[in-house]
Amino acid sequence: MPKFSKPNSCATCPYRSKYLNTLREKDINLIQNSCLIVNFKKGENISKQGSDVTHVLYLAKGQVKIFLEGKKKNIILKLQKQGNYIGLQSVFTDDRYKFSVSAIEDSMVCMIQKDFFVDITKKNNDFLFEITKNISSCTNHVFQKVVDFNQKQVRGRLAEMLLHFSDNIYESREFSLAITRKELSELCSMSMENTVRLLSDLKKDGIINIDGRKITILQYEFLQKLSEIG
Amino acid sequence: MPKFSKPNSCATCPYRSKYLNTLREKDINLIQNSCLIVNFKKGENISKQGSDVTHVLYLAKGQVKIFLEGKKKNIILKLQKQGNYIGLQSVFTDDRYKFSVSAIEDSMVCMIQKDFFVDITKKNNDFLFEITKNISSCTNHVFQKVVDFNQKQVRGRLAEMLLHFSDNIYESREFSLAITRKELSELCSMSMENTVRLLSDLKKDGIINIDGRKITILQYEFLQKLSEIG
DNA sequence: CGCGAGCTTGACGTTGTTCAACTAGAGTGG
DNA sequence: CCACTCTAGTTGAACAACGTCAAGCTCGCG
Repeated sequence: MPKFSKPNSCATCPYRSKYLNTLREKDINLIQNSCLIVNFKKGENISKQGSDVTHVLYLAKGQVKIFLEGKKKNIILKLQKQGNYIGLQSVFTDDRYKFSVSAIEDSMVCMIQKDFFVDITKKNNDFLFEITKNISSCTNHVFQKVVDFNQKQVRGRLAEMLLHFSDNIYESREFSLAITRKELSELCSMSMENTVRLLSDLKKDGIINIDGRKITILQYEFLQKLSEIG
Repeated sequence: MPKFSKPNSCATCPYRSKYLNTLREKDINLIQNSCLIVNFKKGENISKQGSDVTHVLYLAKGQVKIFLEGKKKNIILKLQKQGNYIGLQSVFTDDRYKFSVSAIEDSMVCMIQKDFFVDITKKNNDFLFEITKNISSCTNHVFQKVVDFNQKQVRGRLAEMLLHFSDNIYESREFSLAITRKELSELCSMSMENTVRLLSDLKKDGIINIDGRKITILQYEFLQKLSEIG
């Protein structure tokens, strides 16, 4: 698979965003023409905090992490599954990304020229409305993150993340993490050593089972309690 | 001043949002008709986390705090100055507020019926575009909050907040806080005792001066350094 | 004058990070 | 095929940061 390519047909693409349903063929074609498909290998950087926002990113296939780079450590804000735009709020504000994105699985990303995209939102209110809802729910998500990071202790944050994997990301009580322990710790905003230690404890107590990166949740309700208490 | 009233004329109101410039008189009148002006005394609750989002809030006059209520402690996400909509992202997502708002000065709030407001955004692309930019920049702001809370230690967070007061809120190196020490600590996400202690230290070292709630920044550059280091 | 809210300071305990040492597995080159 | 190295993961111990508790202070107000 070549790294760069032009899309054949956004109109019939199985990975296309559902937001395109609000657009006429003419505008879908505009997007198609201003779009470049880029394939990223697991681990590769897709967008870098501080760089210019010249394109809108749409994750057609794969999985990525959206993270904030700090001096000492990074914070992973969320893992993004395929079928979603990434960091749309950057399109409507500054010209610099406030975050970095990289692939945690092999991923296919559509890069749409920002100016074309913005033009289309200006001409299609329904499209813009969907975008706005998307950004809004992202905002709410980050609000929640702020609460969790500040109110809950490490134990509760880790428990919550495990539940999140089970409920939202992998949709199963047994799953194989695409991320390292270090990345897991950045998701929960704690030290890597602490993550390992807490996972070990949970295993010892029979709450979960661990086999490398494969995790099985044995006592779901107990994790819920841990997550609530903090 | 009565607590509730109907607006006389949004079209000529000196406190009106600049976003109204994108609307025709007809739609401004629609907003006016679906709007109720409510006056809040300092300390009063304007909106409560978890309650239904039935209205859009516009802070015409005064100053409010937007905060998240946790079990143990609250976190103040930001202080909002007059001339801004509050928590617009709630209008486009869930039916429940994800945050609380209360007045830290006597405030005048326009409460616009949500459904009318949404209708108007659906018919006026320019208006929605401004709203989207607003929500986007709010998202970016909270991203930054997440970084600061997690990367910086208490010292750096407090220093940053003092600079924020000086640069953005009061626009002077000498200002009189409208908030208590406890609220300041909730803004920086630390214990009240720690806030007091650190302020005292800064005073001892001649970085700032304190007289009750009046704070004077003496060594601006030093605070910048503190804020950067974390 | 006395009460209460907001503020201040010191002593102490908890949480979580850092440092350091060690293990297991995967990839590499002789 | 075996040593070598590199990365990811694991565990223990020491330490720092910060929160909590307790006590006392100050000022405004009834």
